Amino acid sequence: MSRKITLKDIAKELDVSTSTVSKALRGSSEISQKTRDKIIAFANYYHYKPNSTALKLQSQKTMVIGIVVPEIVHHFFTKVISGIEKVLNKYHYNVMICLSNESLNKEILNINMLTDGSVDGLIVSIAKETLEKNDFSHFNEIKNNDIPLVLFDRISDKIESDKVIVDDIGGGYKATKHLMEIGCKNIALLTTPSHVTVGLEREKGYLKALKEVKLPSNIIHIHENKNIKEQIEKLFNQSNVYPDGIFAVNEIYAATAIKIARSKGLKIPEDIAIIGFTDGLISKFTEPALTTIAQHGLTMGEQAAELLLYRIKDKERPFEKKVISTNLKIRKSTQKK
Amino acid sequence: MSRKITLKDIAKELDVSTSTVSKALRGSSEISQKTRDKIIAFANYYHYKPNSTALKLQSQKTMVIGIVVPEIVHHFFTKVISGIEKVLNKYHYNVMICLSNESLNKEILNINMLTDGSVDGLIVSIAKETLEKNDFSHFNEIKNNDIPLVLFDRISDKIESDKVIVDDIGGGYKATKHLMEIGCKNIALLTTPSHVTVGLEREKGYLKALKEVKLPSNIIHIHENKNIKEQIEKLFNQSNVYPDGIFAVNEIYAATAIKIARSKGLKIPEDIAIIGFTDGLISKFTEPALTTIAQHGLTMGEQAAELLLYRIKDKERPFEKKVISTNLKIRKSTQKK
DNA sequence: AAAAATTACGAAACCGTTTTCGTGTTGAAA
DNA sequence: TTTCAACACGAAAACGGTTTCGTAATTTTT
Repeated sequence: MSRKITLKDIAKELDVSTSTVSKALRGSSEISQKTRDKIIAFANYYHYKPNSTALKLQSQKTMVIGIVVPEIVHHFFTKVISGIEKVLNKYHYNVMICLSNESLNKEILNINMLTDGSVDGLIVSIAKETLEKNDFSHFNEIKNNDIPLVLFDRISDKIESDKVIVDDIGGGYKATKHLMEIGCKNIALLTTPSHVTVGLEREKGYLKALKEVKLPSNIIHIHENKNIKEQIEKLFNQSNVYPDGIFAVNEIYAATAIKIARSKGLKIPEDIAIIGFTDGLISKFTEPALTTIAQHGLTMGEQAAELLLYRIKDKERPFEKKVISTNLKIRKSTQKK
Repeated sequence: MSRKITLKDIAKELDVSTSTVSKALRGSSEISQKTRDKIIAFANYYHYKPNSTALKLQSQKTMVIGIVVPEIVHHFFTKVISGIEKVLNKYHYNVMICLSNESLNKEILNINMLTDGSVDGLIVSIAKETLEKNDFSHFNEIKNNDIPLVLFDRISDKIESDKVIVDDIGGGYKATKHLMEIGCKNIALLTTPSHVTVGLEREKGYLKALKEVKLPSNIIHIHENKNIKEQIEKLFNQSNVYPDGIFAVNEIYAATAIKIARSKGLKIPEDIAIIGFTDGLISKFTEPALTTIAQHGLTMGEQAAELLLYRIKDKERPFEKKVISTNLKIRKSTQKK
């Protein structure tokens, strides 16, 4: 109920100046013990708390970091955000999260808004539409306002900044290699449209592994606006080859593939082995449980936050690109007896 | 690179006063067309953007809403957050998200920090530890600073505020009733410790349904610090009764129960039917797919945001408690042929 | 041509802090 | 008793804007 109390209020009430109050509350020895105690007691009684906006204006620091992600209803992104939060919190930063919903326009809006001085730094993962349209001009706004920026996961070479990515090529390679090692000869890839950088990179790893032993490739690009299940189903309707292994670049594709394969009466992994690139929860609960290439979203977030903190401290340091390596988490979907 | 430019810079450069610049940029007719154009051109050229902190201090509004949730790596919470974001964004509010990690201390820290004037309102879901210790004194801080507050999902009667909850009792009732309708006689409940309000409410619904037809109850409280799987397994080791139906208050418990039941060679739903209370993604991918009571997290978020906006506009309105009704989403895990 | 109204702008206060720089009082040293 | 530090505090500037009010200069009205 009590209207918010300010320094000025305290000063007036106690008949001292605002400077005295300010100093007293910050424990300055400039103020006598007596006055200090009186002021502190009064302030506590009325639950005085310095106005953070005034503090920010004064210190020219907001202690807030903006995060722009394509969506939040996505296990990987929440993991990354948790990682970011974890380290940022240690240094008393707060996070302001904006969702681009994979839309270029929303991303532009978010970035324009965040570069108005409300944050001390930005961590962003680029929206699909942005990548597709290849339009990154809004990132100039960040550069113009010279706000520290770290890009993660969905990045672009067109933007100069610190970056954190997972070793998508290596992961794709590992996944494919693993399928080969358990005897797969016709390995299909379920991936995104190629403007999504991470999908493309994983594809590179996949192709690299295949090329080494001259196995044929079989790539299906899934478009998210169309029915995912139907698109994956095509894999099983191909007349020429029948895959005995599937590498899916994300959890949904992989889990859907498992569902479909089972509905076709295929045994996993005997008839067809499946592996997914993901950090998610679904993998543990599919039947059989899904073997995955773990992305380490948490680590990614931590590293992104650290890079940002470094840059805030030193704007002149050279840009850094961190690569988080993946690892293979073997579960039943590739474990032949 | 270019250092941030301020009103004062423009004023000095163009040899006018800051008031003139401010007015010109806000399109005031008080300033002549000529001067206005000149100022606007100059401002655009140098990418001038008013400092948001200064604006906030001046307007005494931050246009930021704080959200405190137990964790973000949780489908339900991300859904709610998306809902909040959706409506808040429409009104040009931004969100600042803080994680309590289910810890009372962290929650206190978050709330203390957010009540320093950095936000115009707060939306929170209470941490488990807070509920367990039954200590809500930190919410007084919110009241003292008279910041609008909306509680969602995990609430407490001890806190006066607007609230949004799902119809947990009704949902628990629906779930249990559904199991009864497909012929289950021994329905077990997998739930949280009883200090978690939502678990307790769902239990109430469960008991209500059982009581109506005098079926026996069989409740297992799962403790999160212990191994979940082992605790659920006990259900199948009970000497006296063997359940033919399981109602789990969340997705993980339900999906784990499915895994365990299958490993025991039970057929789902013939031998044992399973239903979960959740909005999550896992349900679609378990084998068989899990029947659920849908929570409508998105709706919840939207309503929470709307309630908050109402209160910001009118601090005197009576507190409101919205109840989001659930609905039954039947999948294979309860669909006997 | 004098009076009134309009135009176009600047000065200053204000939002809530912190911080630098004085300055009047004391108490101690000379 | 005079001189000088030390002490305890206040005035004012600063952070970056907005806004109210005042006022010269110009234009319109009479």
